[in-house]
Parts: sequence; C-alpha cells; structure tokens
Amino acid sequence: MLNELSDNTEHKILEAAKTVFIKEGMKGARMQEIATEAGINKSLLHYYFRTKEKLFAAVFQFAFKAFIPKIDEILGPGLSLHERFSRFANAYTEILIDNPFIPLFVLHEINRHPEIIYKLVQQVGTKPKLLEEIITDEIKKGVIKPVDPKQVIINMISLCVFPIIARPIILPLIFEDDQKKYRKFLEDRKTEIADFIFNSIKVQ
Amino acid sequence: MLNELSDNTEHKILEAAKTVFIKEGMKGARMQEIATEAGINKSLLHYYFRTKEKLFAAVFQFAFKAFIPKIDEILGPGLSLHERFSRFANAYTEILIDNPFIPLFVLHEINRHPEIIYKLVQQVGTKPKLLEEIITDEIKKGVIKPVDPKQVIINMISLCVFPIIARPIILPLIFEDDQKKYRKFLEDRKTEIADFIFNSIKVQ
DNA sequence: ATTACCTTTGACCATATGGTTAAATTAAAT
DNA sequence: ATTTAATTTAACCATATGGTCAAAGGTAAT
Repeated sequence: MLNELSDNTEHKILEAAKTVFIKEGMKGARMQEIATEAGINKSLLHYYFRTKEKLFAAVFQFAFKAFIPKIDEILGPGLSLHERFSRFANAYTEILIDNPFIPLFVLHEINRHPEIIYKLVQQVGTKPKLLEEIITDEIKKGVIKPVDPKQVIINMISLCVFPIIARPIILPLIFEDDQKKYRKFLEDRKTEIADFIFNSIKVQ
Repeated sequence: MLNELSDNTEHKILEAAKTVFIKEGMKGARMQEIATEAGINKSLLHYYFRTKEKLFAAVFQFAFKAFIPKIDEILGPGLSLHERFSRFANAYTEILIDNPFIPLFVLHEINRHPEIIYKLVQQVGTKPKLLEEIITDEIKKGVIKPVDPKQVIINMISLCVFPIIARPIILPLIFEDDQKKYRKFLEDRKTEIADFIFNSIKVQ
C-alpha cells in the first residue's frame, strides 16, 4: 500500500501543479497555493518535488506534449488532403477546447526561456516534415496550387490555436460576452478551418 | 527646465518598464530591474509611480493599444476587399514584427485578469463591427461567398498574430533555427495572408 | 514488540522584494 | 543670497516566499 499512497499523493500534487502553474505561470505560481490545491502542506510538496523548478519542469513537459499535436497519429494513412485537414482541425480544436490555457502557458514560458525547447522537441517527437511532404506530394499531383507547405502548416495551426488563446479578447469584442455564440463559433471551426484552407489552395 | 527633466525621467522609466514588463510579465518583472534598466534607483521609481500596479497599468495600456490594431485607419475608404485585406495584413504584420513580444504579454495578462479588458476596450475604440459590415456588404454584392464575417476576421488576425508569438517554437521546429528563413517567411506573409483569405472566400 | 522505512507535519530560516522615509541635492523664483 | 519646491538618494522596513529540519505518525517485515 506504500506505493499506492505515494502515487496518490504524487498524482494529487501533479494535478494541483498543473492547475496552478498553467493558470498563473512559473513566476505567478505559489508553492503554498499548489500545496493547498493538492490538500497537503508545503513541506510535503518539497518532499515529493525538491524544488519549484523540478515541479515546474514536470508540468511544462506535460503541457508541451499536449500543445504539440502528434501529427502522425491524426493524419492516418490513405486519406485525401481535405480529409486530412479536416481530421487535424477537428482533433486539435477538441484538444484545445479541453485545455484552453495550455497554449498560452507554453508560449509564455518558452518565450522566457527559448532554450528549453530543444530537450522537449526530441521527447515529443513530432514530425512537421511529414505534413510538409504530404502537401508537397499533393502539389505534384496537381491537387493544390504550388504553395509553400510551411505557410499552409502554420496557417492551419494559427487558425486552430489563436481563437482559443485570444478568448478573453474575442469574447467581449466580437461576441459581446455571449459564451454560447463563442462556443458555437469554435464548434463551427472544426469544419470551417479545413474548408477554408482547402478552398484557398485547391486547383479549381 | 524642471518639467523637461521630469518628463525625461518619466519617459526613461516608461521605456524601461515596457522592456521589462513585456519581457517578464507582471509577476516576473522586478522593480529593481526596471530601475536599473532606466538608470535610476528604486526609490525614484516609486516616486514617479507609487506602486508596481500603477506602473504596470501604464505599460499594459500602451501594449494593449499596440496590439489591437486601429482597424478603421488601416481600412481606408474606396478600396476593394482584397486591397483592404492586403493593407491590413501588411500593416498589422509590420507592427507585430516591430513589437513581437506585445501580443503574448497582453494575452497572458488578460488571461490572468479578464476583467481589465472592459476599461481598455472603450479607450482604444476599435470597431470590429466596421470590418464585419464591409464583409457583409461584399457578400451581398456577390464578390465573396456567404461566409460568417466573424470567422473571416478571426482568421485574419490569427494568421497575422500566431506566427509571431509562436516564433520560439516555429523557428527550431519548422525552420531549423534559420532566422533568415523565418524572417523571409514573415515577409512573404504580408501578401500571402490576404491572398490566402481572399482566394478562399471569393466567388470564382 | 521491535526495527526499519516511508510519509506527513509544524516550526523555522534566509532571502528577495515591494515599498517607505528622512535627508541631501538641484533648480527656479524672490 | 535666500526661500521654496521638485528631484534624487541611501538606509530601512514588513512581508512573502522558497526551502529546510527535526520530530511524529504510520506501515510492513522480522
């Protein structure tokens, strides 16, 4: 039972740390707040994770993985480009709706310490080149115009991520604080984004 | 000369505060660091701006204004929709290239305190409705397909902002840390974004 | 029951940090 | 020159915060 208990506490701590760090950022987060959120005291927190840095590193790694989509999984084999765009936008938008604070958290921290990305990129093992090749092939096949694949990829991710991280501005400024409208808007995007991109680059 | 000197010091403080706050965020910024950056001591900083909050408020207001484009100015009268998209993407991208850390700063802080937006929105006086009307009109004229104007507007802003704030991820992951390629990529977008959007929604 | 080990707690420490204050300095006005 | 007001500085203060430590509690093995 020893291990079960410890796992339990460690798990509680990690969940609490996610909540607090992702909301407040590294500098904004307080160890006491994390302890309280986890229902334990500060000493125990330091017993499990010696320092704030170590705890942060654990949370950041989790967040980074959640933010960088595992493209290869989403882009299953034997699909048309439009279908692939559609699946990507759909899956990624859903991830982001469920974890709306992760992108900003990751971007904010990575801006403060751009170096940390190098360790993470390997661990995550995402392959943007894969998507790039798919797009290049479709150009050769004459399905889409000769566009820069990098532009298309960044467009796709931009269109998925930004509406989520800009919610506190978009909601009052565009949707007059009507959460339902905003929610519907995001829901629509699951299909709109793929159509939008495909329409733009397809050969008519 | 009294006023000139004080203006000068106040100006130095504000510039220093912009640098530090925008880079480190409200919680990450240190009053001492701002003072040092401004070439003065901490007491003088508190003499000009009683509290960290007051200084932050000044910086945040500036940053918010820089982040929210004054749409009406960019969208001069008597232009085609494509021309308007083009001008917007061009002008906004340039602003963002010159102030690459502002969007993330604003979004991060506004996420921590979503309320603050209400005071700012009035002061800035941006009118997204204006662009919405323009798009609606073009739909009626049959220039573009019957799309949701809100989707188009958010797409435009997403495509401009995200590639800037995601630079620390994009640069290593997509451009193998080649800054020139990234820079060229942004430069291309000044025209690419408008073409991209217009192609997608125009009636062929 | 005793040993040994893991977990949890409360009291405590050192330092960083936002902020204050009184005195010194400077500049303008009389 | 003297007064007056604004500006600048150095020394301090109170508090928050990350982190430590020794003791207590609990659990399983002998």
